[in-house]
Amino acid sequence: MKELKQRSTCPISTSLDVLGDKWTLLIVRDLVFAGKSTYGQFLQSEEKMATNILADRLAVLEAQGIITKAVAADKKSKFTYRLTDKGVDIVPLLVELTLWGAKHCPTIANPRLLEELQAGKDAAVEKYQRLAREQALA
Amino acid sequence: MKELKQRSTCPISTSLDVLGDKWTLLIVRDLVFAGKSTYGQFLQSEEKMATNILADRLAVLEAQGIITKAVAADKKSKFTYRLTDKGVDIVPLLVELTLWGAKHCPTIANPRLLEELQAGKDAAVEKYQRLAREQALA
DNA sequence: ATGTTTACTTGTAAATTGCAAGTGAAATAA
DNA sequence: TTATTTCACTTGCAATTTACAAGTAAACAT
Repeated sequence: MKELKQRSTCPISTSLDVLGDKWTLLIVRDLVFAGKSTYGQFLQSEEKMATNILADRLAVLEAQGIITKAVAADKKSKFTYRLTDKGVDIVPLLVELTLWGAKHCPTIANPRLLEELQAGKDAAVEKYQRLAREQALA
Repeated sequence: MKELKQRSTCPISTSLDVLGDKWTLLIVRDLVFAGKSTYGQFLQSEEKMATNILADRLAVLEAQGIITKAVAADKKSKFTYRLTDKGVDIVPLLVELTLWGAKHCPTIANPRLLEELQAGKDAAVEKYQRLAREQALA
Protein backbone atom coordinates (compact mmCIF):
# COMPACT_ATOMS: atom_id res chain seq x y z
CA MET A 1 0.00 0.00 0.00
CA LYS A 2 1.48 3.25 -1.22
CA GLU A 3 1.26 5.83 1.51
CA LEU A 4 1.77 9.55 1.23
CA LYS A 5 2.91 11.99 3.88
CA GLN A 6 0.57 14.81 4.74
CA ARG A 7 2.48 18.07 5.07
CA SER A 8 -0.19 19.99 6.96
CA THR A 9 -3.90 20.00 7.75
CA CYS A 10 -4.70 22.55 5.03
CA PRO A 11 -7.10 21.02 2.49
CA ILE A 12 -5.25 22.59 -0.45
CA SER A 13 -1.94 21.20 0.78
CA THR A 14 -3.52 17.82 1.43
CA SER A 15 -5.00 17.70 -2.06
CA LEU A 16 -1.61 18.59 -3.50
CA ASP A 17 0.02 15.81 -1.46
CA VAL A 18 -1.96 13.43 -3.69
CA LEU A 19 -2.55 15.28 -6.96
CA GLY A 20 0.32 17.78 -7.02
CA ASP A 21 2.67 16.52 -9.69
CA LYS A 22 2.99 16.62 -13.45
CA TRP A 23 1.48 13.21 -14.23
CA THR A 24 -1.31 12.15 -11.88
CA LEU A 25 -3.98 14.49 -13.25
CA LEU A 26 -3.11 13.52 -16.82
CA ILE A 27 -4.17 9.97 -16.00
CA VAL A 28 -7.45 11.28 -14.60
CA ARG A 29 -7.82 13.47 -17.69
CA ASP A 30 -7.43 10.41 -19.93
CA LEU A 31 -10.03 8.53 -17.88
CA VAL A 32 -12.52 11.40 -18.03
CA PHE A 33 -12.09 13.08 -21.41
CA ALA A 34 -10.44 10.43 -23.55
CA GLY A 35 -12.38 7.42 -22.33
CA LYS A 36 -9.15 5.53 -21.68
CA SER A 37 -8.99 2.77 -19.11
CA THR A 38 -5.91 0.57 -19.60
CA TYR A 39 -2.21 0.82 -18.92
CA GLY A 40 -1.42 0.61 -22.60
CA GLN A 41 -3.85 3.39 -23.48
CA PHE A 42 -2.39 5.74 -20.87
CA LEU A 43 1.09 5.12 -22.26
CA GLN A 44 0.01 6.25 -25.72
CA SER A 45 -0.84 9.77 -24.62
CA GLU A 46 0.90 12.68 -26.26
CA GLU A 47 2.98 13.44 -23.18
CA LYS A 48 4.72 10.04 -23.23
CA MET A 49 4.94 9.22 -19.59
CA ALA A 50 7.55 6.66 -18.50
CA THR A 51 6.31 3.15 -17.74
CA ASN A 52 7.60 3.12 -14.17
CA ILE A 53 6.03 6.49 -13.41
CA LEU A 54 2.69 5.32 -14.79
CA ALA A 55 2.79 2.12 -12.73
CA ASP A 56 3.68 4.12 -9.63
CA ARG A 57 0.93 6.71 -10.11
CA LEU A 58 -1.71 4.06 -10.82
CA ALA A 59 -0.74 2.36 -7.56
CA VAL A 60 -0.99 5.65 -5.65
CA LEU A 61 -4.36 6.50 -7.21
CA GLU A 62 -5.66 3.06 -6.30
CA ALA A 63 -4.26 3.24 -2.77
CA GLN A 64 -5.92 6.63 -2.33
CA GLY A 65 -9.27 5.27 -3.47
CA ILE A 66 -9.42 7.47 -6.56
CA ILE A 67 -9.46 4.63 -9.07
CA THR A 68 -10.30 0.93 -8.99
CA LYS A 69 -8.46 -1.82 -10.83
CA ALA A 70 -10.31 -4.80 -12.27
CA VAL A 71 -9.61 -7.60 -14.72
CA ALA A 72 -10.94 -6.62 -18.15
CA ALA A 73 -14.15 -8.17 -19.42
CA ASP A 74 -12.56 -9.53 -22.62
CA LYS A 75 -9.05 -10.56 -21.57
CA LYS A 76 -7.70 -11.89 -18.31
CA SER A 77 -4.32 -10.37 -19.07
CA LYS A 78 -5.74 -6.86 -19.18
CA PHE A 79 -6.83 -4.54 -16.39
CA THR A 80 -9.46 -1.87 -16.51
CA TYR A 81 -9.00 1.24 -14.40
CA ARG A 82 -12.08 3.29 -13.49
CA LEU A 83 -12.77 6.34 -11.35
CA THR A 84 -14.42 5.98 -7.96
CA ASP A 85 -16.73 8.70 -6.62
CA LYS A 86 -13.69 10.34 -5.11
CA GLY A 87 -12.13 10.31 -8.56
CA VAL A 88 -15.22 11.64 -10.29
CA ASP A 89 -15.11 14.59 -7.89
CA ILE A 90 -11.82 15.63 -9.52
CA VAL A 91 -13.65 16.58 -12.74
CA PRO A 92 -14.35 20.19 -11.64
CA LEU A 93 -10.64 20.60 -10.99
CA LEU A 94 -9.79 19.36 -14.49
CA VAL A 95 -12.30 21.78 -15.95
CA GLU A 96 -10.70 24.71 -14.15
CA LEU A 97 -7.24 23.59 -15.25
CA THR A 98 -8.50 23.45 -18.83
CA LEU A 99 -10.07 26.89 -18.74
CA TRP A 100 -7.03 28.47 -17.12
CA GLY A 101 -4.61 26.85 -19.55
CA ALA A 102 -6.74 27.73 -22.54
CA LYS A 103 -7.03 31.35 -21.47
CA HIS A 104 -3.49 32.01 -20.36
CA CYS A 105 -1.10 29.57 -21.99
CA PRO A 106 -0.31 29.20 -25.67
CA THR A 107 -2.06 26.05 -26.74
CA ILE A 108 -4.18 24.87 -29.65
CA ALA A 109 -5.61 21.50 -28.71
CA ASN A 110 -9.15 20.21 -28.40
CA PRO A 111 -11.19 23.24 -29.47
CA ARG A 112 -14.41 21.22 -29.31
CA LEU A 113 -14.09 20.39 -25.62
CA LEU A 114 -13.00 23.94 -24.93
CA GLU A 115 -16.06 25.47 -26.58
CA GLU A 116 -18.26 23.13 -24.59
CA LEU A 117 -16.61 24.18 -21.33
CA GLN A 118 -16.73 27.85 -22.10
CA ALA A 119 -20.38 27.63 -23.11
CA GLY A 120 -21.44 26.15 -19.79
CA LYS A 121 -19.03 25.04 -17.12
CA ASP A 122 -21.47 23.40 -14.73
CA ALA A 123 -23.28 21.54 -17.49
CA ALA A 124 -20.00 20.19 -18.84
CA VAL A 125 -18.86 19.12 -15.36
CA GLU A 126 -22.08 17.19 -14.84
CA LYS A 127 -21.91 15.58 -18.26
CA TYR A 128 -18.40 14.21 -17.82
CA GLN A 129 -19.07 13.12 -14.27
CA ARG A 130 -22.10 11.20 -15.47
CA LEU A 131 -20.09 9.60 -18.29
CA ALA A 132 -17.38 8.52 -15.87
CA ARG A 133 -19.92 7.01 -13.50
CA GLU A 134 -21.58 5.12 -16.33
CA GLN A 135 -18.27 3.65 -17.46
CA ALA A 136 -17.56 2.53 -13.91
CA LEU A 137 -20.74 0.46 -13.93
CA ALA A 138 -20.06 -1.19 -17.29
CA MET B 1 14.17 34.19 -17.40
CA LYS B 2 12.99 30.79 -16.16
CA GLU B 3 11.52 28.86 -19.02
CA LEU B 4 9.43 25.73 -18.87
CA LYS B 5 9.04 23.02 -21.44
CA GLN B 6 5.58 22.38 -22.77
CA ARG B 7 4.90 18.65 -23.03
CA SER B 8 1.92 18.87 -25.34
CA THR B 9 -0.74 21.24 -26.62
CA CYS B 10 -3.38 19.98 -24.20
CA PRO B 11 -4.51 22.83 -21.93
CA ILE B 12 -4.54 20.58 -18.85
CA SER B 13 -1.02 19.41 -19.56
CA THR B 14 0.11 22.97 -20.24
CA SER B 15 -1.40 24.19 -16.97
CA LEU B 16 0.35 21.37 -15.13
CA ASP B 17 3.66 22.31 -16.77
CA VAL B 18 3.44 25.52 -14.72
CA LEU B 19 1.32 24.67 -11.66
CA GLY B 20 1.83 20.92 -11.35
CA ASP B 21 4.04 20.46 -8.32
CA LYS B 22 3.71 20.36 -4.57
CA TRP B 23 4.70 23.97 -3.82
CA THR B 24 3.64 26.47 -6.48
CA LEU B 25 -0.05 26.54 -5.60
CA LEU B 26 0.75 26.86 -1.89
CA ILE B 27 2.39 30.20 -2.67
CA VAL B 28 -0.72 31.28 -4.58
CA ARG B 29 -2.85 30.04 -1.67
CA ASP B 30 -0.87 32.21 0.74
CA LEU B 31 -1.29 35.22 -1.54
CA VAL B 32 -5.05 34.68 -1.87
CA PHE B 33 -6.30 33.31 1.44
CA ALA B 34 -3.62 34.31 3.93
CA GLY B 35 -2.91 37.81 2.62
CA LYS B 36 0.80 37.08 2.51
CA SER B 37 3.08 38.95 0.12
CA THR B 38 6.73 38.61 1.13
CA TYR B 39 9.43 35.95 0.93
CA GLY B 40 9.64 35.82 4.72
CA GLN B 41 5.91 35.34 5.11
CA PHE B 42 5.81 32.48 2.61
CA LEU B 43 8.62 30.74 4.48
CA GLN B 44 6.62 30.79 7.69
CA SER B 45 3.81 28.62 6.32
CA GLU B 46 2.98 25.36 8.03
CA GLU B 47 4.44 23.27 5.23
CA LYS B 48 7.96 24.71 5.69
CA MET B 49 9.17 24.98 2.13
CA ALA B 50 12.93 25.15 1.57
CA THR B 51 14.40 28.59 0.82
CA ASN B 52 15.87 27.58 -2.54
CA ILE B 53 12.59 26.03 -3.66
CA LEU B 54 10.69 29.15 -2.69
CA ALA B 55 13.14 31.40 -4.56
CA ASP B 56 12.91 29.16 -7.61
CA ARG B 57 9.11 29.02 -7.64
CA LEU B 58 8.77 32.78 -7.16
CA ALA B 59 11.06 33.26 -10.16
CA VAL B 60 8.98 30.86 -12.27
CA LEU B 61 5.71 32.48 -11.23
CA GLU B 62 7.11 35.89 -12.11
CA ALA B 63 8.52 34.67 -15.44
CA GLN B 64 5.12 33.17 -16.28
CA GLY B 65 3.36 36.43 -15.52
CA ILE B 66 1.40 35.02 -12.59
CA ILE B 67 2.88 37.32 -9.96
CA THR B 68 4.69 40.65 -9.96
CA LYS B 69 7.61 41.61 -7.76
CA ALA B 70 7.96 45.16 -6.44
CA VAL B 71 10.01 46.93 -3.78
CA ALA B 72 7.91 47.23 -0.64
CA ALA B 73 6.39 50.59 0.27
CA ASP B 74 8.06 50.75 3.68
CA LYS B 75 11.47 49.14 3.20
CA LYS B 76 13.79 49.02 0.22
CA SER B 77 15.17 45.71 1.41
CA LYS B 78 11.77 44.07 1.16
CA PHE B 79 9.84 42.91 -1.89
CA THR B 80 6.12 42.61 -2.28
CA TYR B 81 4.71 39.85 -4.47
CA ARG B 82 1.20 40.27 -5.90
CA LEU B 83 -1.02 38.31 -8.26
CA THR B 84 -1.54 39.50 -11.82
CA ASP B 85 -4.86 38.90 -13.62
CA LYS B 86 -3.46 35.58 -14.77
CA GLY B 87 -2.74 34.77 -11.13
CA VAL B 88 -6.16 35.88 -9.92
CA ASP B 89 -7.67 33.45 -12.41
CA ILE B 90 -6.13 30.60 -10.40
CA VAL B 91 -8.55 31.24 -7.52
CA PRO B 92 -11.28 28.93 -8.90
CA LEU B 93 -8.71 26.15 -9.05
CA LEU B 94 -7.74 26.71 -5.41
CA VAL B 95 -11.39 26.61 -4.42
CA GLU B 96 -11.87 23.26 -6.15
CA LEU B 97 -8.71 21.89 -4.52
CA THR B 98 -10.03 23.02 -1.14
CA LEU B 99 -13.45 21.44 -1.63
CA TRP B 100 -12.00 18.18 -2.89
CA GLY B 101 -9.46 17.95 -0.10
CA ALA B 102 -12.03 18.83 2.54
CA LYS B 103 -14.48 16.24 1.25
CA HIS B 104 -12.13 13.36 0.61
CA CYS B 105 -8.99 13.72 2.69
CA PRO B 106 -8.67 13.68 6.46
CA THR B 107 -8.02 17.27 7.41
CA ILE B 108 -9.20 19.67 10.06
CA ALA B 109 -7.95 23.10 9.10
CA ASN B 110 -9.68 26.39 8.40
CA PRO B 111 -13.34 25.48 9.03
CA ARG B 112 -14.38 29.10 8.54
CA LEU B 113 -13.11 29.34 4.96
CA LEU B 114 -14.52 25.91 4.26
CA GLU B 115 -18.03 26.85 5.41
CA GLU B 116 -17.86 29.94 3.26
CA LEU B 117 -16.89 27.91 0.20
CA GLN B 118 -19.50 25.24 0.77
CA ALA B 119 -22.21 27.86 1.28
CA GLY B 120 -21.55 29.50 -2.08
CA LYS B 121 -18.69 28.63 -4.34
CA ASP B 122 -19.11 31.34 -6.95
CA ALA B 123 -19.61 34.07 -4.37
CA ALA B 124 -16.47 33.01 -2.53
CA VAL B 125 -14.45 32.89 -5.75
CA GLU B 126 -15.51 36.42 -6.62
CA LYS B 127 -14.79 37.69 -3.14
CA TYR B 128 -11.23 36.40 -3.02
CA GLN B 129 -10.53 37.49 -6.57
CA ARG B 130 -11.69 40.99 -5.68
CA LEU B 131 -9.54 41.01 -2.54
CA ALA B 132 -6.49 39.93 -4.52
CA ARG B 133 -7.08 42.62 -7.13
CA GLU B 134 -7.45 45.29 -4.46
CA GLN B 135 -4.18 44.28 -2.84
CA ALA B 136 -2.44 44.48 -6.19
CA LEU B 137 -3.45 48.11 -6.50
CA ALA B 138 -2.29 49.13 -3.00
C1' DA C 1 30.16 51.38 14.20
C1' DT C 2 27.70 47.17 15.21
C1' DG C 3 24.15 44.00 15.07
C1' DT C 4 19.81 42.66 12.89
C1' DT C 5 16.47 41.95 9.35
C1' DT C 6 15.37 40.53 4.67
C1' DA C 7 16.02 38.07 0.67
C1' DC C 8 18.23 35.29 -1.26
C1' DT C 9 22.59 31.78 -2.93
C1' DT C 10 25.55 27.84 -2.45
C1' DG C 11 27.01 23.14 -1.38
C1' DT C 12 25.92 18.57 -0.80
C1' DA C 13 23.29 14.40 0.25
C1' DA C 14 18.93 12.17 -0.61
C1' DA C 15 15.04 11.32 -3.33
C1' DT C 16 12.67 11.31 -7.66
C1' DT C 17 12.50 11.03 -12.58
C1' DG C 18 13.53 9.49 -17.24
C1' DC C 19 15.23 6.15 -20.29
C1' DA C 20 16.27 1.49 -21.95
C1' DA C 21 15.99 -3.06 -21.34
C1' DG C 22 14.10 -7.15 -19.24
C1' DT C 23 10.40 -10.32 -17.18
C1' DG C 24 6.42 -13.26 -16.97
C1' DA C 25 1.70 -14.50 -17.67
C1' DA C 26 -1.85 -14.88 -21.05
C1' DA C 27 -3.62 -14.66 -25.70
C1' DT C 28 -2.96 -15.60 -30.58
C1' DA C 29 -0.80 -17.68 -34.72
C1' DA C 30 1.45 -21.46 -37.09
C1' DT D 1 1.73 -28.26 -29.71
C1' DT D 2 4.96 -24.91 -30.10
C1' DA D 3 6.14 -20.27 -31.23
C1' DT D 4 5.16 -15.53 -31.25
C1' DT D 5 3.01 -11.61 -29.76
C1' DT D 6 0.50 -8.78 -26.50
C1' DC D 7 0.05 -6.75 -22.14
C1' DA D 8 1.35 -5.05 -17.82
C1' DC D 9 4.53 -4.24 -15.48
C1' DT D 10 9.80 -4.39 -13.04
C1' DT D 11 14.65 -3.40 -12.85
C1' DG D 12 19.00 -0.92 -13.31
C1' DC D 13 21.17 3.23 -13.76
C1' DA D 14 22.18 8.07 -15.11
C1' DA D 15 20.34 12.61 -14.74
C1' DT D 16 17.58 15.85 -12.61
C1' DT D 17 15.23 17.76 -8.62
C1' DT D 18 14.58 18.31 -3.76
C1' DA D 19 15.76 18.95 1.13
C1' DC D 20 18.66 20.56 4.55
C1' DA D 21 22.28 23.49 6.43
C1' DA D 22 25.10 27.14 6.01
C1' DG D 23 26.66 31.36 4.00
C1' DT D 24 26.25 36.08 1.60
C1' DA D 25 24.95 40.86 0.80
C1' DA D 26 22.30 44.96 0.98
C1' DA D 27 19.37 47.80 3.87
C1' DC D 28 17.95 49.25 8.35
C1' DA D 29 17.99 50.04 13.49
C1' DT D 30 20.61 51.35 17.66
